[in-house]
Amino acid sequence: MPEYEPQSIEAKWQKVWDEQGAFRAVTDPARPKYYVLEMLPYPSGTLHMGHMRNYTIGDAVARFKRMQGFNVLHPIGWDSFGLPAENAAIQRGTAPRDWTNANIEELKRACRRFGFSYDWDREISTCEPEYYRWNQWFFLRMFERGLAYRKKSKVNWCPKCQTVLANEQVVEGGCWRHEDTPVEAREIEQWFLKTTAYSDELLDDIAQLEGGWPERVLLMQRNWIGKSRGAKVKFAVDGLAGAGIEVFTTRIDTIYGATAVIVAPEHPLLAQLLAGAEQGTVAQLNRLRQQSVREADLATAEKEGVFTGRYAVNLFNGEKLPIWAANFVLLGYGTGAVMCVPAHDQRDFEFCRKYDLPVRVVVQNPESSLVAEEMGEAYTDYGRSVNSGPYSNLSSGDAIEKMIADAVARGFGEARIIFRLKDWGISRQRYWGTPIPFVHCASCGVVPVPDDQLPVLLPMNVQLTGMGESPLARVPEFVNTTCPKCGKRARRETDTMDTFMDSSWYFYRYADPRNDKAPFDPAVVNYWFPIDQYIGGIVHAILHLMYSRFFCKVMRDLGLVTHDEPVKRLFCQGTVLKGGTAMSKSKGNVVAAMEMAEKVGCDAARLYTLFSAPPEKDMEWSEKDVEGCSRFLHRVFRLLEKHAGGLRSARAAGATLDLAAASEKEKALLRKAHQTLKRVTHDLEIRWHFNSSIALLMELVNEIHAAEPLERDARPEVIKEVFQMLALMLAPYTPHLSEELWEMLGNAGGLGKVRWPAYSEDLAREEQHEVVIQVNGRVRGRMFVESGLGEEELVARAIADPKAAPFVNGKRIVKRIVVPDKLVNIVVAG
RNA sequence: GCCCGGGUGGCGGAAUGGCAGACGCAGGGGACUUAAAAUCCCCAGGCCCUAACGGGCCGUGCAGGUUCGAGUCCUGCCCCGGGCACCA
Repeated sequence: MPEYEPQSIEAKWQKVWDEQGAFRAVTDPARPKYYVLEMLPYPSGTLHMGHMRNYTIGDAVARFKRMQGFNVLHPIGWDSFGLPAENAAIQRGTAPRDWTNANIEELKRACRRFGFSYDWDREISTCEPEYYRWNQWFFLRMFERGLAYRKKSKVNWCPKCQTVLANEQVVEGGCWRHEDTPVEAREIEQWFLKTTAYSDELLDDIAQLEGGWPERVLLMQRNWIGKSRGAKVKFAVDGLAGAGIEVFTTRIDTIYGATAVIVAPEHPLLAQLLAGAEQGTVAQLNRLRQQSVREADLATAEKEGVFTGRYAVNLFNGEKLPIWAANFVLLGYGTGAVMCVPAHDQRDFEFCRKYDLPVRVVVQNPESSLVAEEMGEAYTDYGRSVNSGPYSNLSSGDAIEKMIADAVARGFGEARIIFRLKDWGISRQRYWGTPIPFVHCASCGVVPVPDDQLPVLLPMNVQLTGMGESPLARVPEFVNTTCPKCGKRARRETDTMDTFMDSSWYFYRYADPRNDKAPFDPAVVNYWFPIDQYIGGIVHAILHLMYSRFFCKVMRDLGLVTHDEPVKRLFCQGTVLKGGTAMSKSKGNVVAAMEMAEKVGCDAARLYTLFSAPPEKDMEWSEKDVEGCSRFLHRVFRLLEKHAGGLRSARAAGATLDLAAASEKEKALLRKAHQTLKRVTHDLEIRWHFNSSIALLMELVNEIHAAEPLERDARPEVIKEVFQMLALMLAPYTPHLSEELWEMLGNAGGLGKVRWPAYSEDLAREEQHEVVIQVNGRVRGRMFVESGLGEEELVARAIADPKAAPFVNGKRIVKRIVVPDKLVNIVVAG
């Protein structure tokens, strides 16, 4: 008897699929489309089961949707620019391009070995000029619309390497290559994309994603955009006529409690404020400016400030307040300055306690129990204004309204909405990325490269040392050029783009991947978009998805697409762990994908990946459990192999079955099969609980086993029907085995055109149900009753049940709860 | 620090507010075998009562609450994981 040999079966069917071009997507407006996409993978070189989970989920969905008759687009490509290639070059001297392409080959080999149903004709790689020229093209379009601009901003600077470091290259405040060198902050001129031009829309359109995206991702996006309503208020500067400091506050009602004004260490007014100040003050300020750029570091760093020696004037009451500069005030948020109200803001409270600034209560709690000297933390709730001049005794809400109105009338304030969202800093002082298509000309300034000169090619054979400014700056044949405007000698921009640029629009390119006239043909994109199902890690819940949404809106305003949002449904899968932590090369806990395929076959590896946990949860990889799944597939193969010979010539019962003439065993088999089909379909299509649907298939197989010998009381057409349903239900999970089983059962032509089986309510119907009898919510008995029995009858039988009766007899029945076919609960008193 | 998520047997997990632990792994017992592997069948949350059949009580991170009924809903807490704008 032939054995299940996954390796040969898998090779056999992959060859057939290749020859048939089985997964090639053809743009065809006459057919309903389904675009399913897994997030663009970074080809990192160590290919483990953590990566494969994402593709396995996507492939199950793609295959299921094809079986439902959809025209499925399921593409793949490579996020092939980025820091690791450059780090490898610095550390091992490999050329980024060679290193990257070798990794891509390996990843591609694994994807093919796993039989993922990608349309390989649409493969893209973002480091190829055919792709990144369109990054440049989009960048120029944004520049034309005022959405790309330059400004100074902070980077991590290693004074030893004389180079800019990524956050990842900063190890506990030091440089990754020599950790004893502290990293400094340095301000340089960089390119930004104006994501904030779409703040309101990015926030409002989240409503369109409701229901299709995980609620937690939408929440994170909302928080990230961080819309807050408040007021901008000007403080005069004592002794500097005409100068003013504008602060943003959501709690203008606490302004009488302000005991200082604090500006960011980089605040432009500081130059004026500190003119003639002591050297010590300037030195302290410079130290503050050196602090880390990272929000997490800022938030946990001890609050530090410097008194400027100057005073601001609160224009509500003329009070003079010291002006400080402090590390917890951010230049990029609001106006870069705050009023410091220690009694009612926790950060201000901590700052004032440290520097002995006064605390003054101006909002009382309902008990009126707040006393400044006794406070252990700020009181940040709303309450009743006190010590606030004419605004005393108002509720916080009323005070805010009245004070804004008065500030507007007196000309020193206004209502203001601000966002936490920042513009997207896109410059990288690195080699392995898309060159920014601009030229610096001594006479014309910053000049865009004309479209017909795109792409600006990234030069190859560049020596990477990890030292000095942007690597491209040391490639004369790249840097030296002529100004497109005046023709004089000019210098190319040597920064490259953030790789998030690549991944913000790549899914549009899949629709029309070989277009050399435009990023894509809008008509083709409008057929395939929006993406019906996007699948990826929760790690991308904010940045990648926010940038992609921004890009979509820019494209829409450029007239390239007609939709507002690129992704209709989003699914975030969990991480694959080994030994409690995410698989990674550096931790040495990877389970290599190719090894799994060789050991148990890709079908078993895929099945286990889906069976082990619901897809959104993290899963711990267990070698033993993989074997369990492999065992199940062997069991299924043996079961069908045993019967296939006798069934090959039979015709499956399908809709032609006469239920009245069916034997009890036939009915039982069909009932179980159709009950399974109903729940498997629901778990696969609606709930995305692949694990429980696989459990159901295991139950079905167990039940078929228990019904052996099958032939005794069941006709071949019924057995064949049930086996075919089993093969088809397995197909999204174990496509190779399903093809083989389908063929074993005597079907020619493969599964390519075969539809998902049709569910029959009649065949699935149970004749009897077990009903639980509860008394006061506790299980006291159970009974078998015919399906669909009425409530009265159910209650009557429950009360008469010998086990339940003693708990009811002699007591007053207060309430009866009946769940038909399931449960009766008798509530008794006393 | 801020934002988001998660805690159910020995383990992975199952359960539209309705029998907690389906299915699988590991474990125990049996069949087959000269033997082992493979395969097939059975048992299996904890504690207690019973010779046994059976039966009782407890149990979903902790403490409360809503409900006839809570793993599921609400409030507070504890622990663990992810993100925080130059890793992708």
